[in-house]
Amino acid sequence: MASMKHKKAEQTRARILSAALPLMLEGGYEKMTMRAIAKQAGLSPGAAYYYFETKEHIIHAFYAQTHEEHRLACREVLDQAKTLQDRLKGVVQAQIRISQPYHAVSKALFKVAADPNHTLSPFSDDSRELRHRAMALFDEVVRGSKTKVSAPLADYLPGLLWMFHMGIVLFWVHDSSPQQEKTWRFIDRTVPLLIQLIRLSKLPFFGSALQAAIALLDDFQFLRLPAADAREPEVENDTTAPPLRGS
Amino acid sequence: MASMKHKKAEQTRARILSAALPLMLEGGYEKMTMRAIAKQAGLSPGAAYYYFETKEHIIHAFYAQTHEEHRLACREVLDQAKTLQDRLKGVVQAQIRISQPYHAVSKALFKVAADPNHTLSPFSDDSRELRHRAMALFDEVVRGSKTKVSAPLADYLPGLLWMFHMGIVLFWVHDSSPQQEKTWRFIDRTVPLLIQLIRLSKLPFFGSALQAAIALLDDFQFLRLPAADAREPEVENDTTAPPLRGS
DNA sequence: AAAGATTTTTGAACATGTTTAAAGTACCGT
DNA sequence: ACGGTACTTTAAACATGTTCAAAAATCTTT
Repeated sequence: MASMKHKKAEQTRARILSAALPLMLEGGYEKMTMRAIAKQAGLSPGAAYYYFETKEHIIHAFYAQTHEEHRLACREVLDQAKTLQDRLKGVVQAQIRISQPYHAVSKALFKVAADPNHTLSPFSDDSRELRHRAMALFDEVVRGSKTKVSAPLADYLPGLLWMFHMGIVLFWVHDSSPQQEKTWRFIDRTVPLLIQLIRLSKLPFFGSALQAAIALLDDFQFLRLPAADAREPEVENDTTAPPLRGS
Repeated sequence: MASMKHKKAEQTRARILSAALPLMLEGGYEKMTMRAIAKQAGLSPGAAYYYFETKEHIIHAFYAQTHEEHRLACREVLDQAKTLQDRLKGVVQAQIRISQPYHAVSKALFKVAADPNHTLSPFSDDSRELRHRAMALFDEVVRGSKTKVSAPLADYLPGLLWMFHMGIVLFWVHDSSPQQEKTWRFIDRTVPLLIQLIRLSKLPFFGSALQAAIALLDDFQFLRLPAADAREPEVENDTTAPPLRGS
């Protein structure tokens, strides 16, 4: 097990990732074989498995990396934009901008993500930490804006916005228009719609329907953002995987 | 290539499927190895590949089979129920009822389905026929009801209902509550909500928002149901795969 | 029924993800 | 420096999805 007491371990881990990414970019998921990665990193295949439980865990590490990039890019947005609409749009656009270089490859990423079965799905328990970190971003989107949200919705709004965000990414993955321009237009169109919906939800008019809709969400526990003090502490540039097998 | 000029071919195909399903039910997707299937069917592994391009194509055949079952079960519903709500709920419930025996296994099914990359995803070109057949069902749901739907929405409603239906299935796949009771409750709650939303959409109040929302859907071409006369003719109990490799 | 063409089956081979026992290396306390 | 402990690496092996050239079976034509 890679306990990293000896710091060389972390380097090796990073080396494997650095070896894997170009292979992925060149030949896609299939061509990125464990043997090729190992050779490129100057290791035997078995060693790679010492650091990554599975080939797909390498993908997951990429996922975590771009998530960090995204968080960084969001700081800027969240410091500037004041309205809920601008903040939301900014955060979502940042994600797409960050991911652009990897578009050709992201289908493989999403393949892992979309599989409900899989430990590495964003909805799974194993991805909880990453998910919560992403949801915290949307919590900040809401809190930092002047828009007030009524209590029952407020609890779920970060989770809902995260889901919206996942929807955008899903769209983007499928989007084969040049430069993924359709995705940008899609964002421009859906964000205002969503904001409007949130506004409308305040009208007493919607009371009963909203109530019903929110009651539904109780069946989606993973959408709940735990209280800030109960969350895992933020780690500096943590692209580290969970403990490896056997530990 | 399996041209099926000799009718024995179809039998063999069926035999492979019959051999595969129990293996799937017992040990899940992983344990259902091609070698095991072949042995069970009394063939060599290579022969199995003569009939199914890929292991996942076998899964797709299951998918097509339950779809046929579903269509059958829907006839009953669609002959009886008159209101839009009852018809929609009936069709969705039928799907869940049909799929119940396969719940343990459906994650593997959905794994294939959810992968955007994959030829066999319900959103892909290769699945168009199956998808259109499913959407036609929802077209019938709407047409057979007394509810009138305004023109711009009407074009997309079957596709939207199909997506709703896919959402329910997604929920069901994840639902590990006993007997999947959460799914049934989920249906009971979401269907009325959806119906209400359709009703509301008629209010002039919603004009602009609806217009914007519908404009969005132009980017989802796969949601469009082609005109009835342009559709592939219905085939009796067709669980057949598309032409095999090389042809 | 024989020859020819087409469809089906085989069995071995290949590439890849993954496991594992054993060997190698670094660190730590004495 | 030594010995022990924990960490890292290796090479070979395994199971599985898949391919393929050749053989066998079946059908068609003469």
